[in-house]
Amino acid sequence: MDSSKLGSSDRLLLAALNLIAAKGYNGVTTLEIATEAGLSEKTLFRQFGSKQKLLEAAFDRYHYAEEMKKLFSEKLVWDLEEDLLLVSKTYHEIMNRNRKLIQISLKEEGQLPGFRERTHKHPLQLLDILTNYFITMSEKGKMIPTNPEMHAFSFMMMNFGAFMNDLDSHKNYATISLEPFIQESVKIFARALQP
Amino acid sequence: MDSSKLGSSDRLLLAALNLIAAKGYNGVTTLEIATEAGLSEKTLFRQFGSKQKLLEAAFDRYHYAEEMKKLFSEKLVWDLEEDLLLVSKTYHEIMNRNRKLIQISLKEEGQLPGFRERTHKHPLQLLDILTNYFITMSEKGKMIPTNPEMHAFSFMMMNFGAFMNDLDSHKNYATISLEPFIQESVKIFARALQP
DNA sequence: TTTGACTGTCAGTACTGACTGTCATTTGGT
DNA sequence: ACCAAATGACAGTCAGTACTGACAGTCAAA
Repeated sequence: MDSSKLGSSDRLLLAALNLIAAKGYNGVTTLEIATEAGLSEKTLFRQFGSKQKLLEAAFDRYHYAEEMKKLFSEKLVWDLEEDLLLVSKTYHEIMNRNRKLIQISLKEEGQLPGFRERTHKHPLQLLDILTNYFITMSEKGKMIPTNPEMHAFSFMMMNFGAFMNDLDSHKNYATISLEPFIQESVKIFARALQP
Repeated sequence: MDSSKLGSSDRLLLAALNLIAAKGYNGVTTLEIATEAGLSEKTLFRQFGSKQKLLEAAFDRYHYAEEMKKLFSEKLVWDLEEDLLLVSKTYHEIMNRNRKLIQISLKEEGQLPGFRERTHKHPLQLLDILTNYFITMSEKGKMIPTNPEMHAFSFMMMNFGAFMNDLDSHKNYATISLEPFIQESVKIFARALQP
């Protein structure tokens, strides 16, 4: 979290992201944000005009948005366990990259409309990819053919749940860490879905 | 949400719960809450003294807290699929009953400490029960014996994810509803964990 | 040296929101 | 009808907070 050698506006954006994720939009003052960034409140307003625009700028700047469809069509090897592992890891990578943004969009949904959509666009895309993957796999006879959408949904929900549970720094179920969970949970689905 | 024939304090508690769940503690004014309850702001303060105490009272009043260990020891029939179905349904029942409370504890964690713990106490208890159930089941030879904790955790995370996804009124993945998900997801685990 | 971009300080404005006090009014029980 | 408790209407206090304006300092480029 050291932003000592960043430009002023980046320091402000980062400070805003961290503080708003922790205490909510209404729970943080512009003075607090500026102080955290090591700058004066005045500078904040000079750069961004308003508190709202500051948050929006932070979202725009730090929202990780990347197409991944092509990536997947190349990486999939049509082995159920291996591919599920790839999907799971990719999912957690995306979610972790956008961790703060997701925290904010959870707390502030209803007040800052549109934020939730943006943080969930890519996971949604992954669900789509996975469903189609399941359909193709069952056509190849490498998987049971029933309910591919629901199987994909269940898999994604499991990973979503694990991520959410982890969001506030591992408070609940502290004994279990992410890596072994990914490994084992993938095995469960690979075993259940094999023909 | 019609609270027309309730007492004043109950109307206030319900209004507070609904509004705070929707807009966050700092996003709602005492005037708003009182108006929503059809009462004057003055009455709110006469009854509860402060905004904080109002929220705490709402938590105490509406937090569904019930022991369930005995319940389970009676209801389990030692058939994997049937019992997983019971656990899953119980989980969603508890979570839905406390839906608003959970929404609040998510948004306000970090500001209102202790709330999160209370909403997660019972789900945590369920994880414990399920782990022990898996251990016993594998001793009976009705289940694969590896990693019972992780299997239980994966199952709970899947349900937690589905619930979280549903929290803001079915916005994402709108085509999928809860009941079929429960049925199918239970089948997945039953299939994966059978010996 | 001069200029311009950037930042800080400080005082101040406009508004919001939690909370109080006072007094009139309503309501429910006897 | 009468009383007491609950409620409302209204004005007001006080602290906080987003945001502005005026002015001054720093520093690098021209």
